[in-house]
Amino acid sequence: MSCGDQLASDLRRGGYRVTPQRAVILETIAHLDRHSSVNEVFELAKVRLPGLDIATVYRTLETLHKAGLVDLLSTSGDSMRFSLRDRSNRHGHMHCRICGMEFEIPADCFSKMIDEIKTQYDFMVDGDHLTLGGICGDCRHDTLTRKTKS
Amino acid sequence: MSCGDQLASDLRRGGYRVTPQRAVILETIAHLDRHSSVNEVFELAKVRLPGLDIATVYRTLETLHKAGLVDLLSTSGDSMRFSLRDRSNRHGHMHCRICGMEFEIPADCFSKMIDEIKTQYDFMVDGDHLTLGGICGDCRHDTLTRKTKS
DNA sequence: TTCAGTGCAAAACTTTTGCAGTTAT
DNA sequence: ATAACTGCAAAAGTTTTGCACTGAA
Repeated sequence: MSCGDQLASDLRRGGYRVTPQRAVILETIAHLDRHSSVNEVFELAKVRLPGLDIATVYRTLETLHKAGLVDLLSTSGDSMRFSLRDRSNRHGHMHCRICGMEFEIPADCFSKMIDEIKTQYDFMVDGDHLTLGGICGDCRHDTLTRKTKS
Repeated sequence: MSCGDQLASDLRRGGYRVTPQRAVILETIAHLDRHSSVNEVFELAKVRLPGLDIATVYRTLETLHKAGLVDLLSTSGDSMRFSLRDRSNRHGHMHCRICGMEFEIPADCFSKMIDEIKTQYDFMVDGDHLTLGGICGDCRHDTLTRKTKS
């Protein structure tokens, strides 16, 4: 099944229509291989679709998210970030609330938890890009002596 | 140790000053026993501190967060939400990306994961209000037939 | 003292909405 | 055909910033 077929079937399954805007926006997200902002996607997609409006990007992102094609990543205060859902590369991100540092951890750190929540609560956690906040080792060790700024 | 002492010591430990604004804002968050928005806190704190400006609330929240007194809760697109850090009531929230439904799960669902990440990566996940996104049972079962709106 | 913190005002930025025209189904 | 989707334009809402003044240490 090609990329486009995947898009079409996932959208139709949810009762959504397949439009050029949705296809281009999805491809744009796919080619930005990291977590994108609305504006990044908008600027790039506009090159291929000159009349594109940012309101359409917002509406499309909501649709693609509900259709399960993109992940809306949790943020803490920033603006929306999202990425293509990619089940072949499940992983998590740790984000330090002091210095802003971010690093990846493998999916098996949390896959057991996800399975348990599924079983116990019938809730399927989005585990392709799980993001967890906290405090990194460096900042924790520094806390007593200095005040770091992101 | 009283509430105020806790504030003072946590702030000073990070090199921050103790001001009336910070005290009032922290107490306001403590009395709002659920996840607050910046505006809710601002309106309530302003009653006790009439000249208070919303810019101060934003700056104070950043400070209290870095000092470890409040949790900045992960959101997906919405505006900032946060709450008092309360180690006596650790729990998680599940948030459905389709219908917006939210429910709590007990901390022991994820405490093992947090311990492992601490051990393996020297990263301390904020586990007092862990929020996980995903899709709830109802919405997953409905996906094939109808399109729900939050 | 002195430098971090505050209020004020303005600006920047992000997201949403109504509506008329267009298009996928 | 018809309901969903889009572009446009405007508005609403959120967050940040510079600066002069104040106050905690």
